[in-house]
Amino acid sequence: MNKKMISEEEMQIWHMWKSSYKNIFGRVVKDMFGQTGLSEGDFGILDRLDLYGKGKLRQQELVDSMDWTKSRLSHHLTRMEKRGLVLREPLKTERGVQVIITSAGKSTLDDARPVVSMAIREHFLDLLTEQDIESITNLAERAKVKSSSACKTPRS
Amino acid sequence: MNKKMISEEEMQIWHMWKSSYKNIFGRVVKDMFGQTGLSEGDFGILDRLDLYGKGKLRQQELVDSMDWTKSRLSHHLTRMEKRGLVLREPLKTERGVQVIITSAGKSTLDDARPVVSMAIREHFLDLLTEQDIESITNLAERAKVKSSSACKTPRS
DNA sequence: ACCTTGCGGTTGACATGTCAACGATGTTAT
DNA sequence: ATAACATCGTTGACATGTCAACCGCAAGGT
Repeated sequence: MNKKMISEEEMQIWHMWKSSYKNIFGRVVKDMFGQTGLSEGDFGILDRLDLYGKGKLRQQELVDSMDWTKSRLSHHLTRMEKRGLVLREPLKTERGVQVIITSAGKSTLDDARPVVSMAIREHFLDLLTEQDIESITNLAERAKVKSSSACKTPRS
Repeated sequence: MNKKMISEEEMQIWHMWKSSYKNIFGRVVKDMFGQTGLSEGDFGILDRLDLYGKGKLRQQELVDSMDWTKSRLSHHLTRMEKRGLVLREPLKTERGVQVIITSAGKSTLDDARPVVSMAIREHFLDLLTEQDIESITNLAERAKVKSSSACKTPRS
């Protein structure tokens, strides 16, 4: 265990990393919202409905794939329903709720795809070297949720 | 101009990058909030008051250094004032407002520093290779706000 | 049958952020 | 002086997130 406070240089790495993310992510989101009116959450939901479910998914499936809480999703769907992007109907065969993309939602999504694509290329991919991509891939692996390690360790 | 949609692999890079950030950043914030009750914004404000201003700064200076809107800062300070972390008083010599850290705020900050330090080391720095640090540094440079380029380009 | 438990989803209260409008106070031009 | 404008900050309305409590319904155990 290293209990020393981190150095000024190490703190700088942290700040650089945070601000890179905020700058780049902010630009992508701004382009998307500005040109289509969709937030990142909106897009994520519509995208999954369209690709994984051919237009419809159970609410729980969305919760799992988005890694959101059910509460957050429920609130968000209520707002999206009000805007006419999706609708909800109870499942007949089992308990649960189907979320269905509306035609308005589908056409907004189709408009958004190229916008998102361009934004990610322009604000993110175009900035990356091969080495950066390697680093991103490796870090993502190391930063993954580690469900096992805590359990493997015997409770001392 | 590359107008092609981005590939599946490129989209994966984007998703990996986003989830790394969210995982790591979420862990750091959770540690800090759990052990000290401070949010990232709280810490940023108290840190600047303490380091840059020896306990006090003008609100506008905070706006500039945090890169927040004045509205966001105003709302946030109102909440922090209610919690007894800071207080505000109008400047006498010129217009504007002084934000002053309270003793409660200062001691909470002092408690938080080692917690933040440890969390950044454990959840972030310990995951990085030398190459990652290089990539982070380079990307941060490329992702910086580019105020000049738009002005240098003659309006077509 | 009855009770408990767990799952799927909703709700309300509250924290956090954004945006546009406002107000008060300085600066500048005429 | 006064009109126009910029600066500094507040406010209210609303979007987004989090948390804990709740409700309806299923599945099991007794």
